[in-house]
Amino acid sequence: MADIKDVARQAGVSISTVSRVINGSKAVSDELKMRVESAINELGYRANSVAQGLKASKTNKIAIIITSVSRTFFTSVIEGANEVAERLGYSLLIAETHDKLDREIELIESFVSQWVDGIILASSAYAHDARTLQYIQRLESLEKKGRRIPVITLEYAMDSRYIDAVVIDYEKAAYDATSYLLKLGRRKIAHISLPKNHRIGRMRIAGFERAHEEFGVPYDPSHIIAGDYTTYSGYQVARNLIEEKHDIDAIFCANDQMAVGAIKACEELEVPVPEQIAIVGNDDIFAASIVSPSLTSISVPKYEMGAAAMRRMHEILQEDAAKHLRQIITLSTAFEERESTLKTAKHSLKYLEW
Amino acid sequence: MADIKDVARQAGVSISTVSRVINGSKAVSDELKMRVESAINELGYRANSVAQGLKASKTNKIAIIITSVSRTFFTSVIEGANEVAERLGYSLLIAETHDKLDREIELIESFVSQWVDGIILASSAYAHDARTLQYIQRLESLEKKGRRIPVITLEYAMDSRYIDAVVIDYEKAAYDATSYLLKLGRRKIAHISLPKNHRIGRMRIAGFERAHEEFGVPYDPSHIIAGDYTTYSGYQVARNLIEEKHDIDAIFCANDQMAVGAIKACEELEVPVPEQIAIVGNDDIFAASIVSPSLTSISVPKYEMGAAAMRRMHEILQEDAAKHLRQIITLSTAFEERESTLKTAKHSLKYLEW
DNA sequence: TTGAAAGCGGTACCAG
DNA sequence: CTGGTACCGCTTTCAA
Repeated sequence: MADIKDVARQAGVSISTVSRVINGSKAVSDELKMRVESAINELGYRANSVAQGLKASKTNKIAIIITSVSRTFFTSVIEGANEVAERLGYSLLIAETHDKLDREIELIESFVSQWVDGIILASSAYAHDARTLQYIQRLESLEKKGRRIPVITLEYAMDSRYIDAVVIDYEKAAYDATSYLLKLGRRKIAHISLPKNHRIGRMRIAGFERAHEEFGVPYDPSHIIAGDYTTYSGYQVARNLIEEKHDIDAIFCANDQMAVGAIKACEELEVPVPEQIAIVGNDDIFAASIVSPSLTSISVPKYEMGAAAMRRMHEILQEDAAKHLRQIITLSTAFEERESTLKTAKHSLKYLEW
Repeated sequence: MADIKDVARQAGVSISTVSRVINGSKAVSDELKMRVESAINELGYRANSVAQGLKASKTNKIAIIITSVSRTFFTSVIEGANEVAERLGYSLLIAETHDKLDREIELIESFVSQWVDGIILASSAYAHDARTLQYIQRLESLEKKGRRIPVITLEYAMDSRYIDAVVIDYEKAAYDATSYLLKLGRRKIAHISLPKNHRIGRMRIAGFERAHEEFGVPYDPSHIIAGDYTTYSGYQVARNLIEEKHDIDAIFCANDQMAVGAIKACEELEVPVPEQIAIVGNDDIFAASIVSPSLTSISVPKYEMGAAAMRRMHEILQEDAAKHLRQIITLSTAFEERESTLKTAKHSLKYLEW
């Protein structure tokens, strides 16, 4: 590839002049400008962004760290982030933690040494132990050349005064879903939750409880059972609930994967959905509209989550680092009613992309 | 962040010495080595890979260009590529074309100027026009500092003597699927194909035809109908076939999305699957095991496709560029028999990840 | 308006 | 075994 030297030689001008033309500085005579431009075209020159990066300490690369690209939830998040990134001129570096904190920490350090401009992070650091606290402190102090490398977390906000986040009002979403079931007349609602002590899981449980309280309906705490995200765990938990003859008429699941598992369990045990047991999922990933019966779900704006994170990242990168004010962007959810709670619900395949 | 100068100062040695210690050159006294190492630890120094990249003309970044991350097919491909990339020390840059050739071309140029070490490309350049030929020539000649930037295409091989590829034996896969249906006794098989003139689509049609010939079963060419990848198109085509009372007893679809659409059409029109119409998909994305009836599908090794591309990329980057020999890696498919062709087929949710 | 030169953070060569 | 120095490609300051 031609470099700026070649262009300068070809045009018979100095490197500085070429640089001026490229960066649109006014102070170049039309004569030279023309010569430089045609040299650029002839040689197909394009500035090397590695060198630019080194010079400017700015790479125009944003890293996005998620647990796994095959979690379709993140797929939409990435899509949103990428869309905005492209428009703003950033490239996206992607990496997966597979829910391993060690890996996550190593990735962070690697991206710092790559001088990414910012990091969008779906963290696996849920605990409250010393290691996690130390890690968060580290995240707060990432920098290149004295300038902070901003981190924006997805899904939940860290205990930090610096780290921005794009989150969902989980409590309200769970409240809405539960209220909906109660309004349908369901009185014995089970909840397949996230693993114990998961922050987001706890918020969902809080919403679940609040709805019951407000409706004056008691619930059985033993019907809040932890799953592990997977379809199979939803299947197992639902199957146990039914086989052990627990008296339930609805299941609210903390994600769609587990809800699909629950539907499969009902299908196998010939429990009619929604007649005997209504099922509500969470996230509204595309699979929700594909299963039979189609799955009623809390619709999380996944695409928007990625897009918002990237927009915010750009904002932060523009602003004066010294006066950074942490911002937590809370997105709200919608509710998609489908056949798993309402036999006659209709939905369209028309705009389904996957 | 500390740079190598800081480390040198802190350790009281020259920059060269620090560099030697880092890169494990033997010629350093234990004394100095120790001092440098503790300086590195104290300062938390890690080499800036932008500077390294500039110096070495090697960024350890591989770009992967796909149509869209939300196509779950690519999701698995990325996962495979990323897994291998991490092990080999590369970072993955990701970009989407949304099937626009203009965008694809621009992305290529952008990545060249970013000095990526290689590009893995799921191209949208299917046509045979002058523009495409010119584009392929450009792909063959990407370089940084005189060294070629290798391109490896996914899914199909370009008309090129240089560009490696990881592909599937589409003809055989379609042949297998069709033979399977014929063996089941189906005699009136429809095929919902990819858009007209799509190379891969044509190979599938060839396999479909060969199976019929070998079995001595005639087929109705009007039952090969192009879809457009989407669930909705599969739904529409299947619905038309049934409503217009075409006499068919099986549908082989060029992807799973369209197959799911076909299943939905049958469901709506109360045509029993597989009793009256058997349905076979293609790709075996996870949705195939979620729909009801679950979908029999040609299982494409998506993960392996990404992994193989990345391994090959690494090979090429190691070898002497002058003696590069183009290699086309053909992966073979498996066949997943499920309920859409065999009522009693069983499958497990246990290892399903999405 | 133009060119020369310094410097971004490393690596590697050469001299001592 | 160690340090000085040139250079990777670009931007920017300074001097002319």
